Amino acid sequence: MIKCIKCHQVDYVQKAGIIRGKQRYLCKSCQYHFTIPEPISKSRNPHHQVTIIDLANELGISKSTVSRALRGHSDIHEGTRQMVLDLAKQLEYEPNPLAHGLLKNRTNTIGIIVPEFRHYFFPAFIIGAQSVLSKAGYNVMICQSDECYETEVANVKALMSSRVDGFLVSVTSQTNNFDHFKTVMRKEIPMVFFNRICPELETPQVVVDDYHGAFMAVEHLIEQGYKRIAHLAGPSSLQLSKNRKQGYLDAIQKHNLTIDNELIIDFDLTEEKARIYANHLLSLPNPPDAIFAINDPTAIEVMILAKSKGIKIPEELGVVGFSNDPVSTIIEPQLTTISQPIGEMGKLSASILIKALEEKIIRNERHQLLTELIVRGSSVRE
Amino acid sequence: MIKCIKCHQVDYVQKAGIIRGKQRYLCKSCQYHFTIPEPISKSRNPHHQVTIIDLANELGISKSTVSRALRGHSDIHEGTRQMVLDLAKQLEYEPNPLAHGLLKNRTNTIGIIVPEFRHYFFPAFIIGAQSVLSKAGYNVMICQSDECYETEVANVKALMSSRVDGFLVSVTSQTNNFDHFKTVMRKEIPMVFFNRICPELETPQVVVDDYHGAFMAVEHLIEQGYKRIAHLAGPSSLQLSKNRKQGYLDAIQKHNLTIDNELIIDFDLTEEKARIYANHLLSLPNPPDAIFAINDPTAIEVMILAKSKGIKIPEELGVVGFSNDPVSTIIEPQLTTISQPIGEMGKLSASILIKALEEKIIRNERHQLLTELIVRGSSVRE
DNA sequence: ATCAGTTTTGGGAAAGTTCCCGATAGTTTT
DNA sequence: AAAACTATCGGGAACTTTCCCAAAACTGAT
Repeated sequence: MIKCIKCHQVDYVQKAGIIRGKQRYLCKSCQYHFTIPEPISKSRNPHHQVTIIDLANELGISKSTVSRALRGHSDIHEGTRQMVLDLAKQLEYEPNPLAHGLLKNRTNTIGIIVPEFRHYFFPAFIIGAQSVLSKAGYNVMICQSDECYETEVANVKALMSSRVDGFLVSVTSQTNNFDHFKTVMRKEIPMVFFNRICPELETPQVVVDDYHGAFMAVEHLIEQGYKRIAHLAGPSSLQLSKNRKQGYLDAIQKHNLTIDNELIIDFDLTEEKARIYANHLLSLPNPPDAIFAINDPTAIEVMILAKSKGIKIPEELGVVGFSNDPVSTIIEPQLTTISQPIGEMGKLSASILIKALEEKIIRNERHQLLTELIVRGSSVRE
Repeated sequence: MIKCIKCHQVDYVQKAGIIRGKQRYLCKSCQYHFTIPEPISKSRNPHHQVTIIDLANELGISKSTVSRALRGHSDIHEGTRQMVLDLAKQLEYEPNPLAHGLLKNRTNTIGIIVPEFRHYFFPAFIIGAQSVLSKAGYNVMICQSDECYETEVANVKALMSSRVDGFLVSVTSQTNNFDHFKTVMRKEIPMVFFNRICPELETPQVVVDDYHGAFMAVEHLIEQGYKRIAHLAGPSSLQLSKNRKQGYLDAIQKHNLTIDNELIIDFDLTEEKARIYANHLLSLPNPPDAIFAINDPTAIEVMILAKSKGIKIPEELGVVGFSNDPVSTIIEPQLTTISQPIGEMGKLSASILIKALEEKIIRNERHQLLTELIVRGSSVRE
């Protein structure tokens, strides 16, 4: 007596042809087609992952049918589909992404290249991007360039040889040559630049309104009565440095203060250089009474140094940063800063990339998100 | 007249047989074998990556020979090897990792699962691990479980279906059931647990001496004259919580102070709960005069709260954290903490995993690195 | 039962690589 | 010159999946 493997009833099962040398049955009660499964896991090699061929052999059907059943293809008998799906579940079948990728020439993996992820910005960005990407079935590979051009080139090469389907990139402060990205573009692999973009490359870009953020920051300082405002700026290779500096300059000019080039220092965004130049500024014969720093880590360095020198913040020195890093609320006084929607940037960048990947059309749009001034203790004097 | 494609001389080139229908030449000057390469990139599809078959056709040899030449296999003519290597370079051949992986059943990818990476610890660990892994030719896929058990299970599933070769895992504070990891072990995929380990699983573990670190921290507070020392502890599901708490208890007992269970609070390591319980402790009728927090973010929350209540640190409240997060030097007063060699943990975990992967023997050793007490302002009263 | 028409299935090639085994060519020995 | 040997190379299977095309099975209608 044959028992239906689905409803477990015995009385309704009848033979329904022979398939691949195996007797096939149909349960008239639940309308379920099946063959008697082989006793499974007969000393199975644990390293052998179940394949569609295993499923096919087990069920006495062809691998094409199994493939179609799993893929939900249309012209497949409903009973067969169920049979395959059930066995797949039972044997914990997982499709082999390698075989699929080899055939489709895709890896479903996105490469992300960032200068670092010790501070708040890039991890927060990655979290945002990853949430969108993994929902769309993409995996993520993260590389740090360590603010080093050569490492960035190596990262691109490594991710290319891993055959990632697309890139999310924020360049190093050293990157002046973009040949490594041009290689990527030649192979028509979609790339989205964010935060630190690449102006000469025709790719989608996701940035914030750096100019306006910087302008707000400096105007705020001026309104608080600061007159000699310095700017610790990023390297001119980065578009965002240029934009923030322009915002700084325009705010100063708008309010008829004088621009003193001695108070504007470009540096490479490392913490030690931040410390050195902050020290330089505060030791000037005619030191600034406020500093607008290109980012929060730099502003924090300024504050720590000023406090160690006994300079009172905000009375003797106003400080404003950029990006609203959580440490800005831990330092005392709390740091006034420009907040940017980092998580949103990540999500937006990811969805632009996905669209480029799936619709094969890349619109080289520049997306600019809004910044906001957050006033805290480091810049407010009564 | 044929020109040698290597030394570019004309006079020394002679015919050297016909291979695959193509004339082959030998330059008597530089001893270089070659065929005249086809004119390359005749309207090549940019999506078509160069394969060994392309190289073989171009050179008029078989793909087996190309494969062996590239792999540095022994029984291959030196001239042929050079020829293949040169063309591969010229055409920017990159081996297809998908095809290789499909054949070898390996992806050369390691999955890392961490509860979060907003704070310092996990990014720093990942940086250390990645440096070793990428040097050994492995890629890395990072997943955040967000301190959520279900997400952790989903992460394991996702990484398994991506066919990662190995795992580096630090579990969530909720993880009490380890079935998802047992699935991994059943398939004999190597796993190394770090920091937040899994005591009931037979895998290599990399931890620090949590007990001794906590003991040092609390003994230091006692030596500074604090008498009513509270402990904001982690959930008892985590081994490290238990170890640190035991260190706390033993230090108190050693110095003949009384243990007050009112002063010991387990929580889930979220920041909001940290704030709530810190507030609870500081509002007790008989409040503690010091708090040893399970980690630095918690200690920071304590300090911020205490400062907002006007409680003087370290005079009225001593605070010690654990892990030497960089913020601990930014807050004022600076936070006394226990430092652990995070980068080393990452490197060690990675190299244990690589060894397991390459030597196929997994030694389930427990590696315990040393901690160090770093005394700063938050716990020192004159 | 036969036919056409539809539904469902199987066979086999393709993707890029590695590796075993057998086949050449070339060299040395008798 | 024949035999034995080595150095070098080619052929083809295997890994897993998808998809096209052809083949089989089924459905009704005659």
